[in-house]
Amino acid sequence: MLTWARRLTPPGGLSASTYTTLDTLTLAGPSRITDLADREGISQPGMTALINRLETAGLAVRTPDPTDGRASLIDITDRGREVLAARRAERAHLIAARFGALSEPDQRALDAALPAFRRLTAEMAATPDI
Amino acid sequence: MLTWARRLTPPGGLSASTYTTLDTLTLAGPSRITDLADREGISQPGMTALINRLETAGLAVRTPDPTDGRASLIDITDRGREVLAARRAERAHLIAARFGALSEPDQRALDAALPAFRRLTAEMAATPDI
DNA sequence: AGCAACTATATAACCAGCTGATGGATGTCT
DNA sequence: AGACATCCATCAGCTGGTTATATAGTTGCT
Repeated sequence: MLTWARRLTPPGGLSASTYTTLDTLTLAGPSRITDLADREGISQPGMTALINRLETAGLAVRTPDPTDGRASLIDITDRGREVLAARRAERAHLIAARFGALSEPDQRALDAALPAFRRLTAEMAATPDI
Repeated sequence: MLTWARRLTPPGGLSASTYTTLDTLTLAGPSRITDLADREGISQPGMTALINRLETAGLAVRTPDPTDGRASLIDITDRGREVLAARRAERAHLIAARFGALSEPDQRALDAALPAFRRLTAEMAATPDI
């Protein structure tokens, strides 16, 4: 039933949250671990581990925050941007193939709903009151 | 970014795949472990473990397949149906709250796209060619 | 300046949920 | 009957998360 989501997360690649964290980094620029953890809805230790993974994979870097000795700023590397773009293209390709098989009206309906869907999910991500 | 999905899977409850497996059971009736694994896109040992969890939680039962001594048929229990319904209601409530905050046109657009979205995801779940 | 309280990150120990490899029991085909 | 295929369970190992706690740095008050 939610199998379609699994199809978009092929094994051996980036996990869902590493992917979305890289995405956040491109949007928000260098960010603190705590901020990233909040944005992704995982714990701070969880985000620390995630960043460790990204860093050893060469997809992100930690630099000390010049204004706060406790914090470090995480940024995406060029390689990270490449991987992110490749992954995005791959997913787009997977979806496009199925999308093209739909009827014209179905395609139009989905297209028309996309902005609304974005607003809905943004709303949901923003309000943590389970 | 995909944080909204995490919001729909509160901790301490059913995991995403246990939930969808229960759902599949209500739709398909008593099923073999192998079939369920295929449908959910996880491995057979993974599904065995999942069914163990459901069974010890009293949400599903294993009965030997009368026509095949190797196989067992998994079925959802009444309690399973209750839990599934409760979970579904909870998710519906979460979504409805955010949905209601959207503009009228946004709501109409999402509503109109729902059948198309269902067809798209069904298509994606059915084709495993990563 | 000095100290208490707070904050940012890291570490440790643990758990859930998956994977591939393998084996035993049963079914099927010739 | 024998060879092969299929169904499921078990095992060891991995990934990605959790909570509790420690460490280092910052801030505010006196």
